[in-house]
Formats: sequence, C-alpha cells, structure tokens
Amino acid sequence: MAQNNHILIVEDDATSRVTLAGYFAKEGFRISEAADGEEMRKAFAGGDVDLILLDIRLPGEDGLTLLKEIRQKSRVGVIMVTGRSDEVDRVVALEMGADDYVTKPFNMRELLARSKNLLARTVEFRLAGPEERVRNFAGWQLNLDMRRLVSPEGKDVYLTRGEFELLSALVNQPGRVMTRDNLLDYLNHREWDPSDRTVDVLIGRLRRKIEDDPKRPELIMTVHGVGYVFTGGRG
Amino acid sequence: MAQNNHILIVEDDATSRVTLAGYFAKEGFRISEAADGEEMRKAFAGGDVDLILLDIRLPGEDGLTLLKEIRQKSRVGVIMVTGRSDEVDRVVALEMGADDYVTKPFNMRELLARSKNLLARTVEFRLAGPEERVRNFAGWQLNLDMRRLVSPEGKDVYLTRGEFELLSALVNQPGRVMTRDNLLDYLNHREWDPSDRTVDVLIGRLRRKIEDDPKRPELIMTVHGVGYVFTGGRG
DNA sequence: CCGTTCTGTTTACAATCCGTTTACAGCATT
DNA sequence: AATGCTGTAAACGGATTGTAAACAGAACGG
Repeated sequence: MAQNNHILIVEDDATSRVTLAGYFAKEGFRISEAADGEEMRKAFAGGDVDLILLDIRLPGEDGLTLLKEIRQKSRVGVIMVTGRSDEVDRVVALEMGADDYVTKPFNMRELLARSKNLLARTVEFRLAGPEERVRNFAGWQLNLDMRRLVSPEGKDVYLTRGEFELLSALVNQPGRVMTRDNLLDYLNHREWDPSDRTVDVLIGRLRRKIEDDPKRPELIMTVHGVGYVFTGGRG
Repeated sequence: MAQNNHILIVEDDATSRVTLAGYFAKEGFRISEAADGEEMRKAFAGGDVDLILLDIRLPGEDGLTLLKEIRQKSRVGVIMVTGRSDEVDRVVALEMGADDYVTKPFNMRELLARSKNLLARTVEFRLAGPEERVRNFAGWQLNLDMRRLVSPEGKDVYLTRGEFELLSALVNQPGRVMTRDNLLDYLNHREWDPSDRTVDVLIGRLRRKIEDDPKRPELIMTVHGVGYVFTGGRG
C-alpha cells in the first residue's frame, strides 16, 4: 500500500497534466485529474485523496482560493505549483496551509521526491490523533483551545478576551500586515471609524505583557499608516 | 485477534453507512451498523464493541447526547464524524470524551488509520484492567462512577445532579476554558440563549461547596466574557 | 391523591471587569 | 517645521458576573 497512494492533479493545461499523470502513474500512484475547481471538488469528494498537486494559476477560481476551501475541511497534503517564481505567492500559499511548493519548470524527480516525502509526513501526522491547536513563537506558547498564554519561563500570563482575540488573529497570520479594521473583526466589533483607538490601546497592553521592551517591540510591529504585523520573533 | 476487532458504525445516511461498513469489512473488521440511538443501544448492549464511529448529526437524539450516554458507562473508543463547518461541535465532542474526530467529507484511509491507532490505544488500556474513574484535585476526590465527592478531610460532600455534571465537565478538561453554552451540554440542556444564568448560579453553589474562600475562587476561575476554567488547584 | 422536599431556572440588583473614549505627548513621514 | 499617526495614562460606562430570593415542576412519601 505504501506505493498505492492517491494523487489528485489540478492543472488546466492538458499537456502538463497528462505528462504529470503519466509520470506518477508509472511510479505506482493512483491518479485523478482535474482541470478546474469544479472537477477538483468532484474528485476530492471521493474522500480517498492523499495528496493534491495544485496549480496556482487556474481559469475561474484560482489555486489559492481552492487551497483555502480545501483547508477548511481537510488537512490532506497539498503541494502548490506555479509558473513563475513569485516570492509573494509562495509565502501566501504556505501561510494558507500549503505543505510545499514547486515552481515551473520543475524537475519531475524533484516533485516526486517532495511528494513521497510529504505523503510520509501526512500519514504519520494523521496517526497522532486530534491535534492541539498551539502556536509557538519566540519561546512563548499560545494554546488556542485553552485560551492560555505561557511565557518562555513557563509562567501563565493572563489575557483578557480582547487581548487574546487580537493575539490569536496576529499569530495566525505571521508576516501579514493587518489593518485596524481587519483586527477589529476578531473582537465582535461591527463598525469602525478612523477615530477608533481601541486596537491601539489593546496592542499597547499586549506589548506590555509579551514584549521584553514594550518601547521597542519585536513581536508586534507597527506599520505606520497601515496597521500591525506579527513577526513571529523572526524579525 | 488484532485484525478482528468489532466496529459499530452509527450513521443515519444509508449510503455512507454501507460504504463505510464495506470498506472496514474488507479490512478484516467485524462490523455492526446503526441508524439511530435506539439501534446503537441495541448493538452496544452486545458488549463486545471495540470502537464506535459516531455521526454527530442524527435524527432524534444527536451524536453528542449519545456520546455522553456512552461515556457514562464505558471507555470504549469513539471517533466522532462531524460536518465540515462545525468547529464548535468538534471541540465540544472532544471535551465530552470523544477520542478522535474526522470531518466530512473524510478520507477513508485516514479514518482507517485513525481507527487502527485508537484501537491499539484502547485495547492496551483494557488489558490494564477496569480502571476506576476517579479524579483527584487539591486534596479532593471525585468518583465519576459513584457520583461522589470526598473532601480533603475525608468527608462526603453532597452534590446535586447539576452540580455534579458541571464539576465533572470542568474536571475532565482542566485548563480549558469552557463557555456556558458548552457547559450546558452536560446538563441535557441543548438550547441556550444569552440571558440564561443557570450556569452562573450552579457555579456559585459549587464554589460555596468546594472553595476555601468562595469570594476568591482558586479551583473554578471565571474568564470574563468567555466562561469558566477549572485550574486543578495549580493556579 | 395531596402535601412536602428538592433542585434547576428565572428574576433582580449590586459589584466588577474591561473595551472604549478622551486627551495629550511623542514620533514618523513629508 | 508641519502634519498626521501612534503610544499610553486616565476616566468612563456598557456589558458581564455574583448572589440572594422567588419560582416551578419533578420526585417522593405517606
């Protein structure tokens, strides 16, 4: 069975798709093909797909949209494929939950290696049971289910509801700049007008709880004129 | 015997149920099927079920209610099958003692892997003998089978049904913040509107029974705007 | 049957929490 | 330097919580 995994190829260009399918079939995989989102959904609904090779450029719904949809219902392995080496798309795709990424033109053997590697990882993952929703950064640990923040020294740090929601929002999108409007969505806060300073105050309180030097923040950075970014402690 | 475990599939949709049954039968498992709570009870009464696959959406009694009933009399492995958008139900299910879960549409092989994994775990447990379901915290002892609470001084403290259910729920998930809605699930109280103060009153009564200083609780803490947490006496 | 008891629920109101507003000083960007 | 944006202390007030008391209806006993 190790070599009988089911791979779904989502690619609009027929030549590329068939070439890929042939190569992987010869390696002993079961293959399904889809040319767009509609066909992908149909194939995926079968329920036994182990890995999806997903082109990022598709007619109609694009690959990132489909990735998001997949991730809402499954943790199946996904490798994104794109035509140009677009750094932005790569980062966005990985942030949205893609497991790996290759750029065209790619080496078939490399793709095969990455696929096997990912399959091994996802199978192992699945055996681990229900995962805990925990985010780690700079020695801190945020448990989303327990709503609990633990410091690098192992101490519990109490967060109010607003502080927790804000930190969750930021931590879930590391590297992405979030506007105030954007962040307020996480606080059951309907409308927003430019004079609303709520986010600023909450961010300030958060910084005093998690930054070494709240005056010179390193985890939650402000982007002047735009909003805030969570750096994940990696600068 | 390793490959001759007995799996009970509880699922109202006949097509899904038969598909599942066929797949697992082919893998060498003994299968029973049930379309609702009544049939489940009948099959389960046989007494040799090793694993239950339990759909969360069922006509009549819903999956969570059945899960609770099962957990009152057995530690049998339970994997919940949830609709894709029900994050809340997923969390509640795990809190109520489900061992694992999958979301529809699910990958058959993933479900098989999780089932085998869980069987390995639960079978091991059983061989260890029928464990007493007792929870200890801060000198207290709560016996879940006898529904009895014993104080650090060794005295029996009487709990009403609601108080007991609530304390059980909290004690079974130390450190996890539970919403009121969430806690009411343990009281056969499916509906909830924001003006329902039942939980607050019961928590208050519980605190007066188990906290040193009910005004400054240390076991059951309130999380403003969210719900309550049981700390396990560890702060 | 009828009264009694027990207990979950509702009601009411005071106490507390914390998100929000306000105000102003300091900083970034032009 | 001018202007707009951000940081933050302080105060405010709507929402949330604690709790006593009343209520209701199920369980129980005679």
